[in-house]
Amino acid sequence: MPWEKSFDVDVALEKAMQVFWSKGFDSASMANLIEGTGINRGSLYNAFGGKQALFVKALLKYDRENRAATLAGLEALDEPSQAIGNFFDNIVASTIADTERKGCFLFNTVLEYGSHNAEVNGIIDNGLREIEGFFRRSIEVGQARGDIRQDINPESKAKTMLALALSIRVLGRGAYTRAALEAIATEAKQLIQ
Amino acid sequence: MPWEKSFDVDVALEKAMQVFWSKGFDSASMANLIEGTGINRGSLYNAFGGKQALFVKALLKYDRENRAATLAGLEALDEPSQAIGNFFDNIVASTIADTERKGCFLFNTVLEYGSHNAEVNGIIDNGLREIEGFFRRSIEVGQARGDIRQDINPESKAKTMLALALSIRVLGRGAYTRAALEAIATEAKQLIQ
DNA sequence: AATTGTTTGTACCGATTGGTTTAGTATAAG
DNA sequence: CTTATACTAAACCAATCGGTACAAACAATT
Repeated sequence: MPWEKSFDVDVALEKAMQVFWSKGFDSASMANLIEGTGINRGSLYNAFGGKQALFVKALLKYDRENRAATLAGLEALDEPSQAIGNFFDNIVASTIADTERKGCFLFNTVLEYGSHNAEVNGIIDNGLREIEGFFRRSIEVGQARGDIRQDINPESKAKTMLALALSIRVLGRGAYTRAALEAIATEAKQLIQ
Repeated sequence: MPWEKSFDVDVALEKAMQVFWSKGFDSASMANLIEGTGINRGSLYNAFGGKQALFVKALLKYDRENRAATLAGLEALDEPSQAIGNFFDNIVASTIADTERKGCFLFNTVLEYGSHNAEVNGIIDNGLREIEGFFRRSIEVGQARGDIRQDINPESKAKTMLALALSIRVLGRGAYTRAALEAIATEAKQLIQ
């Protein structure tokens, strides 16, 4: 009978994700993806299908391993307002550490919202909803404990926090300095004060 | 002697701007630009140079006629806090009215910050600085008049407002509903309360 | 009518795009 | 050894990319 697959599909997907992440869907060519993954052209098509299918798999992987994992870690914290504070500390730290200026794969893809298929839009919708939900739940729990003022609207505050998170990562790709990003993060944290 | 130019260069540039605006630099092909402007291939190269040069001229035109003109109108208002309020009312209204979901040409280009030349980056830097300056000056004037609280930091508040404006236009390209955008705009206005 | 320079349409350039196919090779199980 | 499978390398496909070249049509001045 045949042999087992000789290259690690998940490792290849990880590398493909990095290519899409740093270049975006359109600018990433199959040649880039072949070079980035290190596997053969035919093998890549055989294992993942075409460019679009590979992009979906890469975005799903990012959503699962970065977005979802990060939120799960933060939501496990006892203190809701600290979870929110950590979120913004993390996002600024990630942006500063991101010397390649790739930004956030999910947020980058929001900008391409119109140019993708329904499946990609669904991943984006779900990801944004989850981030917003994290903020909203954190605020609600904080309010229930009396740590956060009752007169703030969890829904709109959560949307505003998501908006600021998005901008931090977008502006952090070159337009804004570290100090400016930190100023925005500080303002974001003060939204629940 | 020869004749005068038979097509209006500025009209053609306006149309080219629309193409770049709705598709972005990479996705806009020369074929799109030729079709969009309605002028001949050779004439386009003769009048504007290559694709990159045309993009710079289009972005400059947008920055002058949209970004700068809008800010000048708002800054002429007597009431600073109303100017800020109008800014966010306008940006939400523009986003809702934008059925093609083109977003803001300037903000869209921020996302491509790394992939352009220094001239484009300069236009972006200047545009963002001007928007931020509008917010900062409005806050400072309001504070001088006693209409806005003294304990808020004009610098960081202005950066936060720019961040929210950017997100409204980005999320307005499909990911967020009108109600969500209005919620963010409301929160933005409340930053100076 | 001759001249001058702009327009247009089209052909063309080399390079690259996403994607397919083919030939050959390596590795396993029977 | 045969057979079945998965790999690699490369050729190959039609289409498109940004950009150039060129001849013909055109309009205004002399």
